[in-house]
Amino acid sequence: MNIAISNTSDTPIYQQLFEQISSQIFKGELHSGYSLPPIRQAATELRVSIITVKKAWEELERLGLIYTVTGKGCFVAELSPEEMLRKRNDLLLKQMEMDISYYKSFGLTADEIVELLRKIY
Amino acid sequence: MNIAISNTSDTPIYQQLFEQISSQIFKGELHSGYSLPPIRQAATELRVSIITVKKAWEELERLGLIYTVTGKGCFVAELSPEEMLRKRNDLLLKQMEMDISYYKSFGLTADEIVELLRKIY
Amino acid sequence: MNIAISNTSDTPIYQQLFEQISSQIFKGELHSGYSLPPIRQAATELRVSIITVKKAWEELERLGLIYTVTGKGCFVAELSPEEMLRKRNDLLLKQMEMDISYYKSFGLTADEIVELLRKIY
Amino acid sequence: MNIAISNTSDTPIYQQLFEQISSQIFKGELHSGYSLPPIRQAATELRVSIITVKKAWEELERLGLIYTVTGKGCFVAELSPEEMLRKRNDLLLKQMEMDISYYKSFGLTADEIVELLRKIY
DNA sequence: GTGGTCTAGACCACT
DNA sequence: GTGGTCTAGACCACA
Repeated sequence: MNIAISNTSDTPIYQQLFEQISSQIFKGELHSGYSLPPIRQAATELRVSIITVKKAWEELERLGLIYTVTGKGCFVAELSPEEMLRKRNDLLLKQMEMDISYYKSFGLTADEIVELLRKIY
Repeated sequence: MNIAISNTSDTPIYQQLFEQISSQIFKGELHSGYSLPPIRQAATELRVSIITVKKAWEELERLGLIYTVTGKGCFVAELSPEEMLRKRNDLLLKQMEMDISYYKSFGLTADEIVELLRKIY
Repeated sequence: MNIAISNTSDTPIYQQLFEQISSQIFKGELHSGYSLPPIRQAATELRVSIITVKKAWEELERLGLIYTVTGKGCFVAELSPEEMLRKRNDLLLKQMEMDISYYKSFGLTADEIVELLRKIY
Repeated sequence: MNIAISNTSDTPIYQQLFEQISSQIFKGELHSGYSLPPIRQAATELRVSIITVKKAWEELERLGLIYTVTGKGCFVAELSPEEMLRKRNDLLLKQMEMDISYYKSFGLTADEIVELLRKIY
């Protein structure tokens, strides 16, 4: 597992953890059944609080991306490619809706947003 | 002036104020020299604290969209359309960078983001 | 009399009035016995409040630069060149002391302040 | 950290805080990474409101002199000596411009200002 | 325990 | 009456 945490970012750390791990699951970098490192170990390695790691793991579990076996650890859920894609798209759609409403509030049309996007990407 | 505040949103109230007013200035709905309502009156009408309004106004002033005359009130700044557009794009670019980095972290290409955008918009 | 008021400046208007008139007296542009315009007229011409003009006039009187003859108006005081210079220097010294303490608090030496000053002046 | 607040000064308290802390950062008395006291503790010790401290801290962050990590605290930013010097000079230049315009309004030349300065410093 | 936000109410300077 | 500053105390998110 390869995680990079930024303390100065204004995205909460647990959110950063969630995004990076979920992204790796979606990309297949973390395959089904993969055993996530124990919370305490992850916390130590990433130099963050156990509570923070726990919160990220909980978010992942709530989304059904991982599952916990008490006493054994946390594992990447076994999902069909279709389920995987659906969950990913749910996340992205939710985010995109929020983003669009922001740009819309400034009077931008879809074309203007796309133009802006291509300029930066 | 037409403002809608949501207390349940996770966007801070002062931020909501800032976005809505700046948006109205950019759209020309609030023209140069327009006198904003006194902060106390605005606070009463919007049912928020004076300080919350003040914080939004300060942010607007910092961006150069309004200016304050002590004892007189706050007024929409007199900006050329070019300056207006530049300030607006500064804001939007900053937002867009953050948004894109989110989608990128999920492995989306520019085309995929555009596709998603058009589907929802 | 030639006064320019800026509403956007963060120097209070009465202060701007005070500075410009005292400066003109010191420079001899307003000579001894010169009759200042009536407060109401000045307020109208400068588009500021009567109270604001009054406050500036009071400051000038407090410093002994003008004197009021009830029912007749305000006049530039009759001062010897030495008195004039002394009053001007009092003002400047007071200001300079405050300015220097600011620069000193950032660890600047006299030479560094001078260097900075010459670069800008 | 060594701060002295004057309640009688006409400089706002938050401004005093900002000047003293920024000055200490510029002088290197507060080194990179230094953890500023929690705003609540600072407020108690300095006998001012939390909000007043917060306002000063915000100003420091806006200038890039410190950064905030929610839940952890505020820290002195890690800047190269060059960046440090540039930020300091930005502040001083802004102040100097205002000061000079004051002296100019009294008809002083650069040499006269320097003379005055050396007499007092 | 840390900072982020919000409230209600106060006093002052400027107009 | 306007904004500028300050206070004391509260609740929430994050670590």
